[in-house]
Order: sequence, then C-alpha cells, then structure tokens
Amino acid sequence: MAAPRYRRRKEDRPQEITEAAFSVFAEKGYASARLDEVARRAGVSKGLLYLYFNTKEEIFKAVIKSVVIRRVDALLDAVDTTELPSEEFIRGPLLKFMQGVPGSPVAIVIRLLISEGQRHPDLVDYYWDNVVSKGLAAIGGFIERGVARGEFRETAVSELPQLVIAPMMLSMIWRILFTKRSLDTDKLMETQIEMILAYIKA
Amino acid sequence: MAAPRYRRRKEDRPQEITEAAFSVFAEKGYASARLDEVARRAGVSKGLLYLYFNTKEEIFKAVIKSVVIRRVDALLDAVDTTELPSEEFIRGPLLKFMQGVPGSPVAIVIRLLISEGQRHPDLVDYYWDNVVSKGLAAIGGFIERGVARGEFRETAVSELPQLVIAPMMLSMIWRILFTKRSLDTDKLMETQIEMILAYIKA
Amino acid sequence: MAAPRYRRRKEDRPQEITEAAFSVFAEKGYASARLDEVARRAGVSKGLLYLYFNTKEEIFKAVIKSVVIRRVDALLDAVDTTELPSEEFIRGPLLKFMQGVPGSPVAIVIRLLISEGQRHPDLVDYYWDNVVSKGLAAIGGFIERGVARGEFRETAVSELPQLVIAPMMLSMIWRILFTKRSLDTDKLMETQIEMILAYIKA
Amino acid sequence: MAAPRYRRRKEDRPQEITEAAFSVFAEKGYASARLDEVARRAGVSKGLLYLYFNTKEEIFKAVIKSVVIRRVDALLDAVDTTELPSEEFIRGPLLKFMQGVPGSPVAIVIRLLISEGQRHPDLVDYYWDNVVSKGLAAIGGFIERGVARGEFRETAVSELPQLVIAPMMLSMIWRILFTKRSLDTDKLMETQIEMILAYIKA
DNA sequence: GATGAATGAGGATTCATTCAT
DNA sequence: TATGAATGAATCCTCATTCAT
Repeated sequence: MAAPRYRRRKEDRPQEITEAAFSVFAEKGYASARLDEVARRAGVSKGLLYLYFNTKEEIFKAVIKSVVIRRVDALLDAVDTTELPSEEFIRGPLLKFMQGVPGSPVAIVIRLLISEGQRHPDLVDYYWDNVVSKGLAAIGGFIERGVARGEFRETAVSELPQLVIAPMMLSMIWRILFTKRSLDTDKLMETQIEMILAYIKA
Repeated sequence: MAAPRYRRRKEDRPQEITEAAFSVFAEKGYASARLDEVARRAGVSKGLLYLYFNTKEEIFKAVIKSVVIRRVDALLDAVDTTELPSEEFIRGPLLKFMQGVPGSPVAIVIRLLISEGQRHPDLVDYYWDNVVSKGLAAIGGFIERGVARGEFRETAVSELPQLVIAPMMLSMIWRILFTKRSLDTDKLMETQIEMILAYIKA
Repeated sequence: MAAPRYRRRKEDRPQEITEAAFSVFAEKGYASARLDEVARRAGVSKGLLYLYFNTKEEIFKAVIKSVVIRRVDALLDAVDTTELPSEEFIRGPLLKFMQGVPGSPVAIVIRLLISEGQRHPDLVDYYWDNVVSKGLAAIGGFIERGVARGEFRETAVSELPQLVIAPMMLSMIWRILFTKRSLDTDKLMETQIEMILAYIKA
Repeated sequence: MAAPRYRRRKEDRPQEITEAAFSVFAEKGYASARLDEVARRAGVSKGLLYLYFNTKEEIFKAVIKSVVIRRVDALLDAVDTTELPSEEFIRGPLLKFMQGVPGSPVAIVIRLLISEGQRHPDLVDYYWDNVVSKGLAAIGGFIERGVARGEFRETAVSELPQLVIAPMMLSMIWRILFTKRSLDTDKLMETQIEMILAYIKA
C-alpha cells in the first residue's frame, strides 16, 4: 500500500539513461560497453532501454548529443557580446574556457568520437556543426575583429584558429592517455596564448 | 595458376599477419576488428594466427609495437648529431619530421591507443617509453641546448616541449575525425614553429 | 498448437537444465558433451544456459551436486535410529540400499568423477564430504556398535568398512563397462554381506 | 657431418609413441589429451604420429592394448601350473598379484576405459576378452578346483569370482579419486581373502 | 621416413535485441 | 509503461588432421 518514496517521472527517463550510458561509455568505450550495465546504472530494466531507444547506436548518439548541446554557446555568446579588448578577452575568458575543457565531459566525447567516429560519420558531422566549426569560427572571427580594429596584425593565425586550440587538444589526449605523467595543462595553454598574442600583436 | 595452398613462410608470417591486422584495426578499431578478416587479408587461415600469437590482444600489441619500433630513432639521432644551429634545425628537419607524422601509420596507432589505452596500460607505457618521452626529451633538450648556446632565451617553452608538437597532435586528430574538412596541417605546424622561434629567440 | 516460444519459468529452469545436462554428461562424458545438446534437451536456447550458469564447468558441478544431495541421508538416519539388531539391519536395510545404488544416477556420477575428478578436486572433496566419508563412517560406526554390544567380535572389518561396499563399487563399474555381460550384482552384494557377517559374528 | 649420437630405430617408434601417449592420457584423460603433447613427449613431430596411426582414437586403442598385453598371462600360467594347495596359492601369489594392480598401469587403463568405454565398445571387448574374462575364469576355475579337491565347500563364491577382486577394484578407484585419504589397500585385499577362505573352507 | 606449417570445422561464450507477462 | 527471461547470431579460440618440403 505504501506509495513509492518517489516515482520517477517518465519525462526524465531518457536523460537518466543517457547519463548512465555516458558513464559506461566513458569507462569502457562504445564497443565494450554493455547495455546491461547501462540499465543497471540507470536503475531500470534492460527492456526499458528499448522503449526509448531503438538500438545501442541510438543510445550512443543521444549520449554524444546530450553532452554537446549547449556547450559552446556560452563562449559564443561571450565572443559576440564582450566589451573587452581582444587581447584581454583572449587572455581572460577564452583561456579560462579552454582550460576547463580537458577535465570536462567534452574530453570523453572527443575520445569516443576518435574511437568510433569512422563508423558514425553523422555524429562527427553533428559535432563539427555544433561545436568545432562554431568554436573555430568564433575564435577566427574574434581574431579578425582584432585585426580590423588594429589590435592585431595580419598573420597566418587568422586563418588557422586551430593554433589557439591545439594545446587544449593535446591536453585532452594527454589526460586520456598519460594520466600518470604530470603535465601542467593550464600553463601549456597559457603559454600558447602568450606566444600567439606576442606573435599577432600589432 | 591456383595459388599454392601452403606457403610455409615461417619468417614472413608474423609480419604478414601484423600488416593485415594493422589494416583491419585501422578500419574497425580493436573491438570491432574480426580475426577472420585479419586472416583473410593476410591470406592465411584463422588457425594460423594462433600459431604466431596467442590471443587477439597479443596481435594488437604486436601491431602497435611493429609500428612504433624505429620510429623516433632517426629524429633522435639527428638531434644528437646535427651541426645545424638550433633555429635551422627546428625549421628544417624537425618540422619536416613532424609534418610527416599525421599521414603516417603513427596516427593510426595514436587512434588505437586513445580508444584502447585504458584497457592496455602496458601498451601506453610502451608507447610512452619508446616514443613520447624520448621525443619530448629530445625536443626539450634541444631547446635547452639552444638556451645554453645563447641562441634562445629562457622561457616556459623549455619545460613544455609539448607546445612544439601540439599542432602535430591536433593535425592527427583532425585527419582522423574531419577528413572532409580541409586543413593545411603543414602550414599549421610551420606557423607554430614560427611563433615559437619568434617567442624564444634571444 | 505451437509451443510457446517463451516460457518464463525462472524457478524451474536450473533443474530443467541440470537434468538435461545430466543426461548428456551421462552419455558423452564431460569433455565430449556439447552445450548445444544440453540446451536442446532442456528445450531452451544455448544462451539461456548462461543466464543460470556461468560456465560449462559450473553446470557440471551443479549436475554432480544435484545428484548427490540427500542421497545418503536416508541411510544415515536409518543407521542412527534403527531398533534392529546389527545383523538384521545389515542384512536388511543396508543391503537393500547398496543393491539399489548401481542402477541409480549415483553410478553415473561415479563415472563422471572417475573421469574428471583429477581436474575438479573440489567436486571430489564435495563428494567425499557428503557421501563417502559419511557413508563409511556410518557403516564403520554401526559395526563398532555391534562389537560394543557383543554381537560382533573385533576384526579388521571395523577399520575397513570399505569391505562392505567393495562389491557395490565393483557392481557399478561392471554395469558401466560390461553391460553386455550378465552379473548378478544383488547376489554379489548379498554374498559379501554373508561372508562378512560369518566372519565377524561373535 | 657428425653422425647423430644414436639414431632411433624406426621399429621402436610405435612403442615410443604409445608410451608418451599413455603418460598424456593418464594425466589428462582421452578427450583432454593433446596430440601436440604426445608428440613432444615422444620426441617426434606431430606429423609423424600419423605415419604410424591414422587417428587419435587409434593411438588410444594402441595405448590400451599395449598395457593390457602380457598382463594376466603370468598369473594365468601360475594358476595352471602351481603345485601349491589352493589356500596357499590364494593367500600367496594371487593376493600378491592383486595387491600390485592398483599401483600399476592397469589402474590407469581402467580409468580410461571407465571414461571412454561407452564410445569404444571394441576396446572394452578387447579388455574383457584378454583380461577380465580370463582373470575371472582363472580365479573361478581355481576355486572350483579346490572344491573338487575337497579343500573348499560349495558356495556362491565359485560362481562369483568377482568377490575376490572387488576390493582390488575399490582400491583402484580409491587411489584414482581419493589420493589424499589414506587407505591400507593391501590390508583390505588381505582381509577379503581371509574372509573368503574362512567362508569357503571345507 | 620426418617435419612442422597450415588448415578449418567445431565449440564455449557473449550480448544486442525481442517479447510474453 | 515496465520487466527480465529468453533468443541466437556472432566471435574467439582449439586442435585433430593434412601436406608441401
């Protein structure tokens, strides 16, 4: 007769599942992840997974997308609306943002995409469209704005915003692979910013 | 005309198998690679694989090691024996070497390690010992030598040789994930070298 | 008319599987038994076996134990509680019990243990603890009680209850190996009892 | 140029192989025995086995037969030619013979037959014809001779020579299964002989 | 005769997916 | 909705047997 202590809302189910799935994929990778384990961590039965998702792959895609969503938007907004001079913005909010990435779920997603991307080109496209191209465009655009404003000179960096994020990328890989070996990733990114600014400042 | 059913090439077999396995792992990743497929590509029977390797994992390790072996040695020798001034060496042979990496099998190995590294820590150690630590030590040592010679000033770069290879790393990931999207990886690395040299030159 | 594809009989499954497995092991022995065959005889899929047992070996152990369980208990109780004079008990209930053994599943278990015992010492221990040591202790104790009561004289038989069961053992082996050759196993055991009683009677 | 230290005679090969095979079968049983292992212990190549035997089963049969051959003959001769009174013969040579059996290769053969007999009825027949029926006939005949001579009275033992060997049988099984648990098998057989003689003596 | 590399059918085990309840 | 028992295709690995040398 006792009512369940609380009844989970069915609206929350997909998210509960993707969260559980994320943690399993993070630990095992896509191929070695077991849906049994996902169900257990989500506190639901295996069958229920199939009520919300049709296949393991679909769960995987939902996981990737759920992490990606709303991730860069904050940065993009900041880029668009900042009042700071370019150099300060780069040294401040942009660097901070980048420094936060390697420890965030995004690093996991990157790993999953590197592992599985070949077999899920649509996911890669999705990630490209929603994260990479936007992020790079924002950084590139920001630099070009600095050039237009006379803060920066024209250099190859304008067309290669990847230079800005390269140490962030390396930091993510480093953390994934070489956890045991210490690396001051914050300083790595900071120094890159220093170099870039020294290089492009008018 | 029929190919002989038996070839009896004990010496060549391991390498034939490793090469076939490399191509399968490259396409599918470790978990999704089928030993059937490896055997077919190697032109041998499934059972033969087990004459030379005990498990799939052992084949995997042999693949990784076969690619890694003798990979950095050429660079390391060059670093030790070069007569060039530091700057020229960095701009010349070092840059060339790095530019060659993203298109080489090493990029595949990196992908496999990123995917499977967590479950094969000994492989990661092996890669670290034989490639990463040596390579970074060489670059770091080279920069310090430049400092000692008065060619370079003291900067954070001496302790962060990762800055030199960060664009190489990004280029590898880029090629793996975003094949469709063009990126002038050579220029990326070249520009990084420019920036670094500009930054550290005395 | 079609049998339902799913039966959902969680409670019955282990026993159904064990019974099917017993029949296959009985026919083929452990090593040559195919789990395919076990599944077919149990009327379930191969995969289901692994829902209840983790390995073939585990099924094997379950089979052995299921036969052994509650096997000697009836005899042991009778030994403890009988009101009969020793001689009558031996000639009556004990002989009857032994005569029933060679045709019972216990004979199959003995065969499996002889075949596989070396590789399953824990099973042998289990069988020893639950059947052999108890049974021999009961018989030995019973004889000693007869000695204490003055019914029997002191002989080597008290310390060698194996003498009582030796013909039972031989009968089991005989039935396993020489099915074609007739042997009056009942009379064999009866005569042994006669001899023993004649030998030990006070 | 050096001649091999000694060249094994091809005539010895089959026996070398069956000896190696015997040791492997003894350790592993038929199904788990690997021909690789047999070849290694015989010091020959795997292929050579097939020069002398067509299948694993054929090797198995050769092993069984090689152990059986000439095994009972000594006893049978003794039975036929002994000058000893029946009782002395039974207490002496016959008991000695039986006591030696559980530690001899015959015990191994028995185990192999118990395990594999169902699938090799011809082997069982062979064993029956050459060992069991002869042995039992000899013992039975010997007892009957004693009866004819007035040494023994007529009892069921005459028709059940299995009674004589039952403790030997049990001893073999005991050693196979319960190595850890001590049992004075010699005394077991001796006591049985005592009982039988007491029972049948005129 | 002798070798041992090579074969390939066969078996235990896994796990995404289904479906009766 | 929700469950979890049940399915079976797929995969790694083994090993008796073959055959070029």
